Amino acid sequence: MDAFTALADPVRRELLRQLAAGPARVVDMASAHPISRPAISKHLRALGSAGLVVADDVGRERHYRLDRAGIAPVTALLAELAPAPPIGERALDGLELEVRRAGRDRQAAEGARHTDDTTRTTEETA
Amino acid sequence: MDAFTALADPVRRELLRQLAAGPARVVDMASAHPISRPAISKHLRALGSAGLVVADDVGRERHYRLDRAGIAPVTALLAELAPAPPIGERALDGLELEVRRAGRDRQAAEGARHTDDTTRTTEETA
DNA sequence: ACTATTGGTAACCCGTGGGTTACCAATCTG
DNA sequence: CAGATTGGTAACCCACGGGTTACCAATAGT
Repeated sequence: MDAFTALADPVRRELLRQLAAGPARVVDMASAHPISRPAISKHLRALGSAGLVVADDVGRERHYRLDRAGIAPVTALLAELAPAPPIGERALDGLELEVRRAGRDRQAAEGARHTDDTTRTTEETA
Repeated sequence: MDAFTALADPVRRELLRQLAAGPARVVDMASAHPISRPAISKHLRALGSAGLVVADDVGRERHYRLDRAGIAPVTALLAELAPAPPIGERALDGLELEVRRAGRDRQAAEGARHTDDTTRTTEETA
């Protein structure tokens, strides 16, 4: 499971917040939530497969702790979405759209898996 | 829909990346993905309800653009999970672990809702 | 006025994910 | 050893989300 899917569940987010305060056992986390322990166990497995938590087996107990490396994909996406362009982004909004409009057919021809462009060629070109 | 659920879908993440490069129309986004246009439309509605995108109606076209304010809950969660000390975070990575290690039992005693610490006291200390 | 383009909605299918109960293995404790 | 605690797994149920096709409204072009 990827980190984004893992973070989509409010219970899992709460578990992560709980683990951010320090390692915890399954029963501890289960007692802090209204759902059953198997449900918690499943959530922890999901978080583990997403690389967000790791578990240390200590006797019969299992100590889960946060693995902060797992959030890397999220920070990466945020970085993609919040780019800091040297020039004012707002000033280019209209211009960008103009560029798209001008090169529309070219982009479609090379990038997309459009079925046919015959319908499109009739549209602009002028 | 909350931002986390919105970000859980790879198609929606791709749409956001696309919009990060500038506003786009629905047909443009649909042509860039292998799924149908109604599916794209649904995704955009989801992104809108999550506050991640906004739409400007221009004639018969609808120009979607990124709304960066919508990612606030995500950055907030990341902040919760990765407590950011005012000093360089990177420089403290190892130190943090040391601090955690040193104060582990204290944190567990005050922070967690452990039922009884008798079992725990036997475990470590050594 | 006619036609094409854009895009939203409705109805529907189906896979998946989150929840439950029941059960079992393994480890501490008395 | 007997019993209790911890925690994972299995089987199952059901709601929801993402996909499709079909249809419709509205605007732009000719």
